Amino acid sequence: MYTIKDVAKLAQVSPSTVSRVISDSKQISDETKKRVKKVMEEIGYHPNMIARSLITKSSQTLGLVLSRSTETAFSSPFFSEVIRGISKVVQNHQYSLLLATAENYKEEGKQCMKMIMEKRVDGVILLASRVNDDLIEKLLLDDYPFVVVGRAPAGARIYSVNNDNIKAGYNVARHLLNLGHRQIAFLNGSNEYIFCHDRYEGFAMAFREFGLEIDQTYVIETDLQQENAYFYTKQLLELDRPPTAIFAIDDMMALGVYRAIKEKNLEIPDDVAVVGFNNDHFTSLISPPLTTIQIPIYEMGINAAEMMMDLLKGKEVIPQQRILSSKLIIRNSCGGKPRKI
Amino acid sequence: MYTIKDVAKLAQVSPSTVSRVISDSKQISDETKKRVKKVMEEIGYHPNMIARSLITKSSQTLGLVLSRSTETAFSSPFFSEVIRGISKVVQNHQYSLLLATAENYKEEGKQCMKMIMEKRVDGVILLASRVNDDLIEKLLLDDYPFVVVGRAPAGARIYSVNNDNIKAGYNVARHLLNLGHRQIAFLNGSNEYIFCHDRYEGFAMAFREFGLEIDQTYVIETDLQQENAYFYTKQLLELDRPPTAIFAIDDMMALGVYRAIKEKNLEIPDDVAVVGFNNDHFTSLISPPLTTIQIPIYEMGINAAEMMMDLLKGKEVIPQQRILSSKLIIRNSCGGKPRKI
DNA sequence: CCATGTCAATCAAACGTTTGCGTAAAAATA
DNA sequence: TATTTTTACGCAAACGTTTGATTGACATGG
Repeated sequence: MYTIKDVAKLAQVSPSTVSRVISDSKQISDETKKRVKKVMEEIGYHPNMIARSLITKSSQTLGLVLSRSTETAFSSPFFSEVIRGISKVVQNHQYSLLLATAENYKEEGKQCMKMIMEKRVDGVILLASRVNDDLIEKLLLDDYPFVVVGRAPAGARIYSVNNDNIKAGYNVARHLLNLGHRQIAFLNGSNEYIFCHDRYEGFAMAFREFGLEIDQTYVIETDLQQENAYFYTKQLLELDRPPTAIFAIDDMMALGVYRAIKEKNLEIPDDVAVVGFNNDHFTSLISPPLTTIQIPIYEMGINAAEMMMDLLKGKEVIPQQRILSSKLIIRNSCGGKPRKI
Repeated sequence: MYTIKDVAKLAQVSPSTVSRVISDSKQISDETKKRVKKVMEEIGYHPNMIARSLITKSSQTLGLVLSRSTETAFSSPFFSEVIRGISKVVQNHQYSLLLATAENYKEEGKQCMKMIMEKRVDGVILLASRVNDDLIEKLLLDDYPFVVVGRAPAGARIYSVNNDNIKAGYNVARHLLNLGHRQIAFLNGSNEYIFCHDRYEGFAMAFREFGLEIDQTYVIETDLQQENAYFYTKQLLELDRPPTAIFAIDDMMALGVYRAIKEKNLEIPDDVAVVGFNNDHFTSLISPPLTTIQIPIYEMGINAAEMMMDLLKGKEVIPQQRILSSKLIIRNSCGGKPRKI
């Protein structure tokens, strides 16, 4: 493989000159530039990024940390979408994307720190969702550039982009309450994840606004597995006063809910209304089409990556915490008309 | 940030000794090792991978090239799953994963070559699906280690892992033919992708076996967009002799097919049978549950990554071309009993 | 003619590792 | 004790770049 020295020799200049041609320095004459570039072209020279990184102390690479296990992470379209957004920006800036993957949360934190300590990346984007993410604290301690996708503790050097989970939870609850529902189940995810908290908080807000109490027998906390949604929905439907509506923390869970309801030969929305979250691609295609929340995942990725790039370029990043709005997509899983109470 | 020299100074040894401690060389006494390690621990030293790469000429990183545009790539669960498998192995080998992303195919090839020429990666895994992938030829020319996920041209230095698309296509067709269907539509993807070819080939094989001709009015080639599936299904159903069964090239397409059928107030499977491909998570949850093909995507990722690692380690890789078997998952979208002809 | 300035290119050090070779001291052997 | 072998470590070069300092050529102005 050719090095800068080979180019130099062939073009009859010094390596430094070649380097300056690459960086398009203006202290090189156009004539020389042309000659050097021609040589590079001819032999197919590409600068060795490793060597360059060593001296510039920049790897031109961003780390991407999925702080859920890879397994569950990728099963959700969320991650795909957000990666897509991030890729787009990263690519525009001629950066690369390094994935930190691991089996579990602890391991992932380690991988992330390793990437950083080993100087493989210039900054990291955290797809964080945990309540007490000690990774964030470590990064702060090291004064290392990072931005988190998801809700992060507010703080001076914390940059984050998130969707309005509280508002969204509120909107869902209000929608159902307006339709006359009072026995509304909330099929929550694990309380390890902030977004679950937030959606519940919004949910509760709406109840307060309506002057109503939440019946805790309808609030179920489980993990984000379809199977669990199925299982608990069946349980809910066995109650003496079964819920008339079920809010699932995400669309996958809603699928489980659908299955349980249909298995009981009940009708959606007539017997039970269902709302999901995420507007996954399949939601419009199941029957009945699912009422759900659409969040701008791709845009969140874009924003996160752009914040990161600005940070690295030393630009001022404003605002530090960005919240993108979601949208309630009303389909047929809740019925059209308000039911009477 | 600490360097090997700092450690050396603190441990009162030379940098070379520290380096040898890191690589656990046996020419260093246990006593010295202990002392040096203690120092590293204390100051939180991590070797700079960039510097190491420069001299060892190995970046301990694998490149991952999605040779579809990032956009469509990530919208399919296929990529998520295969990445999951790859990650798993890569992680076990203490390697990292670098993503090559781009807006389009051309750009992606460039990105890939760039990764390589710039020495960022030791090898690449190609999520290739194109018919004439010139990227493969370039890689061969450079004698660069790569393995492709998907069908690759057979060749001496070509390593690949794929699922048995031909067999799977055959199985689907046979299933439908056995059920008595004769007007079977094939909703194919773009002919740029090999897997589309292969599935069709298997499909055709079954027809030949049954001594039947394929009616080409039922064979439609489009791209892998749900919307197109919807559109063309509607067209198919308008025909004088509409198909009694539709084989969609993947599950997403099948969703579009479902929508079109339902919109026409036809029943699945009574009026039209449907088969998908991939066994996406939602297929068991739509109504009726979709008959589809399950492919071992995760395992394909595992295999691809393991082949790559073996290649890099100089191990013999056998077999060079691996084909993992798929499975026909029979649900309710084709009806139970053979229909009379 | 000398001093000064500009331009275009080179020199050489540096980045943080690894590793072949050299060498004292210790251990083994004669 | 003298010689050889082994052990444990250090020296210095190398990897392929970047970049501040330097140089030499040439032009400009006084």
